[in-house]
Amino acid sequence: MSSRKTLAHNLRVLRAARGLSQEALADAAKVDRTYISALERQKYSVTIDRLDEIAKELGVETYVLLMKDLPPEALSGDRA
Amino acid sequence: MSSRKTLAHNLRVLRAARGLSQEALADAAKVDRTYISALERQKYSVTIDRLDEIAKELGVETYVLLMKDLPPEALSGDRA
DNA sequence: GTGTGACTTAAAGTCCGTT
DNA sequence: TAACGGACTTTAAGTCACA
Repeated sequence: MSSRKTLAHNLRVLRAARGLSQEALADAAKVDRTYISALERQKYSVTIDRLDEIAKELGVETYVLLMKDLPPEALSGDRA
Repeated sequence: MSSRKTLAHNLRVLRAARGLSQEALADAAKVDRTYISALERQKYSVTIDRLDEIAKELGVETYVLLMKDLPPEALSGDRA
């Protein structure tokens, strides 16, 4: 399982869990709307600097975005 | 704490735990010898494709490289 | 609200060296 | 063995128009 694929999946799941559109997340993370779309389609290999920004907006630690099995507290949105 | 900094630290710790030089790890992960050095000095924002390759050679899951507190089994080299 | 192609420019990543 | 620089190539970053 590549990290591109894991990330794509987790972005979709976490975004849905928070009721955010690609556009809403993009705005919050200060990136283009089509960029989030590209990541969810595994278009390229994101850098950890971008991951940090996106993770922050989703309220999770950066490494969580690369976990195959998301911890329940990530889904619920708890930042503990 | 940025992921660059966390990664730099973890690379040094895991490399030492396995007795690998920067060059040996670079060769195994099929990246340039100067690149591992650069990552440990936080010069670049690594992409997740490279992280996957490096993690594989260190015997850990990719996300572990971005954890502030490495799990003990990562240090011991267990791939469980 | 999302997928996609075309495009430009910033940065990742390589390869040569020296200290 | 590792830090570091310079020149180079490849790819991510970022934006747009349109479906």
